Amino acid sequence: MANPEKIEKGKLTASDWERGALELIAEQGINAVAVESLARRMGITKGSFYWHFPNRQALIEQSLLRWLEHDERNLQLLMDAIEDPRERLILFFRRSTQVHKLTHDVYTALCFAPDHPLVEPVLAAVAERRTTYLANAFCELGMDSETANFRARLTYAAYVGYLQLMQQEQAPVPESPEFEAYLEHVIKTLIPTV
Amino acid sequence: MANPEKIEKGKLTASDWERGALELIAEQGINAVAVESLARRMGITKGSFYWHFPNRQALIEQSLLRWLEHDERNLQLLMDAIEDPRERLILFFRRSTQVHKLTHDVYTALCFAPDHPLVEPVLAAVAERRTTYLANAFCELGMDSETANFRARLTYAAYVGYLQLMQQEQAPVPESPEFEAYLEHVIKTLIPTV
DNA sequence: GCTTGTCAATACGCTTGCGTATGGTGATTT
DNA sequence: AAATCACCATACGCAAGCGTATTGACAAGC
Repeated sequence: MANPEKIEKGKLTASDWERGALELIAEQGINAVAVESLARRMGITKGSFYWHFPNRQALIEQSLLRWLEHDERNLQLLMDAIEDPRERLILFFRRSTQVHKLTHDVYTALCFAPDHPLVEPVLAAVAERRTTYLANAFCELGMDSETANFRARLTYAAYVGYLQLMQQEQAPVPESPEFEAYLEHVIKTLIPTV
Repeated sequence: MANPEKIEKGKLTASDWERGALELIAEQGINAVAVESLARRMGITKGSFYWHFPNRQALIEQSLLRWLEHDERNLQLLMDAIEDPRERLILFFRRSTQVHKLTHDVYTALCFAPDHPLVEPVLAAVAERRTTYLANAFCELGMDSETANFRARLTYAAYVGYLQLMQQEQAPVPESPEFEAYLEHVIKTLIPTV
C-alpha cells in the first residue's frame, strides 16, 4: 500500500509516534519534527496525533525520555560485559556501530542542537553519564581521580568532535581502514598502557 | 531612540545587514536568521532588505563568506606572530578569547548546524584550514606526516567537542582556574615535549 | 525646479506549521 | 440492538515567515 509505516491494521499507539519521532530526529534533526509532516510520513493525519499527545512538545519530551532509557541500557550492557577497563575504553569509540543504529544516530542529531531547550537537559545527562563512565575506566587504569576526570572530559570531547567531522564527511567512517588507523592513534595517545 | 542599531542617520548598506546577520547567528544560531525579525532588530522594515539582497539565502551566503575571510585573517595573524610551534598549539586552545569575540561565537554557532546546506561547505573549509595548521605545527615538533595528521584531527575534534560541552555548561569557561587546570592536562596529553 | 536614483514603508499573497473542534467509523461492551 | 470507546479525518483559525508590488521620502545632478 501507500502507507509506509502504518502496518495494515491501523491503530497507532503513542509508542509508535515516539518511535517515528526518533527516526525523524535521527535522519533530519530535532527541528524536522513537525506533527503534520510526521503524520504524513506515518501515513496518517494529525487527527490521530492530538489524540495521543497534548502537543508537539509532549511528543518530543516523551521521545527523548524514551531514548534516554535506551541509551542508558546500552551503556550498562557495555559496562557489565567487559571487565578489562582498557577494552572498555576502546569499545567506547567503536560503539558507534556496535549499538543500535537508531539510538546512536539520534545521539548525533541531538549533539547538534545543544541549545534546544528540550535537548539541553538530555544532553547534559548523557554527557555526565559517559564522562563518569570514562573517568571510572581511567581510574581503574591507575590514574588519580583528578587526572582521570580531565582525561575523561578530553576523551568525550574528542569523541563528540569526531562525530561532527564525520557528519561533514571530513573524517573516515568506522569499518574503513583509515578509521582503524586513526583509532589506533587515538588509543595510543589517550589510553595509557597498563 | 527606539532604534537599537540604526545609527540615527539611516541608510543601511549591504554590509550592515551582513554584520547584523552574523551577530544574530552568534547569539541564536543560523536558524534564527529571518529577514523580518532581523529587520525589526535593526530598527527597520524588510522593504530595505530586499533592495540590498535578492533573498534570504543570498544574505546568509554573503555573511558566511565575509566571516570566512575574517576567520582566515585571524588564523594567519596567529601563524605569523608566533614561531615556536608548541606555543602556537597552546594558543590554538586559548584562541577562544583571544580573537574577536563575534567571530568566535559565529564559529561555535556554525558548529552546531553542520548539516545546513549553506553552512556545510564553510565548516568544511574551516576544518580543513585548521587541521592543516595543526598538522604543520605537529610536524615541526618532530612527528612524521601521518602521525601529525592524526594528532591534528584528534586535537581539532577535542577542541570542537569542548565547545559543545561549554555550550551545555558542562565544562569550565576560559579564564577560570578549572579551565587552566584542564588545559594543562590537554597540553600534556596532546602536545609532545620538544 | 525637475528628474533620477537610492533607500525605506506598507500592503498583499502564499506556504508551513500549531492547535482546536467536530464529525465519522469500526470494534467492544452492555 | 444500542451505546460507548478508541482512533482517525476534515475543516478551521491563527501566527510566522518568504518574496513581490507599489508607493513614498529624500538627496544629488541636470
